Amino acid sequence: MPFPHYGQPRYRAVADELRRRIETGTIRPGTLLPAESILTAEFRVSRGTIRQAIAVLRNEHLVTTEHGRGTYANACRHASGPGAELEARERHVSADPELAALFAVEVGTVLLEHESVTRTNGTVGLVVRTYQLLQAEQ
Amino acid sequence: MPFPHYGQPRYRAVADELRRRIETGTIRPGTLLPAESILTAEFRVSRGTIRQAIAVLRNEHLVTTEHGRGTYANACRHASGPGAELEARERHVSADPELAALFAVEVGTVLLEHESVTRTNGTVGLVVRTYQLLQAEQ
DNA sequence: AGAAATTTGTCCGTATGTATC
DNA sequence: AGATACATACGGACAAATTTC
Repeated sequence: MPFPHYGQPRYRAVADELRRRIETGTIRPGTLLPAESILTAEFRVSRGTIRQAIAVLRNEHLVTTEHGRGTYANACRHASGPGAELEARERHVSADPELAALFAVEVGTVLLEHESVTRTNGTVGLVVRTYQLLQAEQ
Repeated sequence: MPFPHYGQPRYRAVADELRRRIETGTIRPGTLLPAESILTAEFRVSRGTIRQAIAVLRNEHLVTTEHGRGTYANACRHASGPGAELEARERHVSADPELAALFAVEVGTVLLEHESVTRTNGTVGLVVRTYQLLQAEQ
């Protein structure tokens, strides 16, 4: 079984298969993934390889791991259908006094605002807004 | 001699120390970090632990690794020179209607705001504000 | 309440493949 | 080609958090 890996690493192949199961609903959102020991037996790879594969999915925010509990499948957010919402947008806003002072411009000067929303399990966890001058020299 | 100090993983302690060296200029931007073998000898930990620590910094975009060559320190984005002011701060703010809708709370609910200012050549180039609920579960 | 089992987290040592100089 | 260094993979060990009995 320990084949040399030409081209694709094994942990990536495992990650691809697990991702497929989550996105197709074979592993449903909110449910636990099989334990590392189970996955080790199924894929015939070492525990480290399984953990590496899960780390890939965690980095993609597709799963969440809890110490002593297990790894949960999150709601996948890559639906490209009609219900897909925009998580980021840009718009022009007027500088409030604080922003005006920071940028050394007059209050009301138009700034470019970029807003991005990150959700965890469907609920908003963090909102990030960036502001910059329109004619950015950098 | 590998004494176990629990509470903080070793790879994290190594990452903290390396991050400190980069941010204080002990390791200058653009230069190569010491090789794994060197770090292994210095910190008295295994290669895997060193690699895990470097992965942390890579995830923070503090370093860049090139296959077969080494790991470079990137330019850190807050200068610590004598004229350096506080570029970041946290405070409590009341949710405006838009934020309230995003977080699904009532208008006026207290949120945690983190503001960070980046300057280029002394002038403000970008202001970043993040908002989150006070009881962060993450 | 407590002990045991389960599960993830960390760490070690080793081996081999692969890319760069 | 040789040296060096990163990437991948394995197996084992113990700790820590959680669940179950």
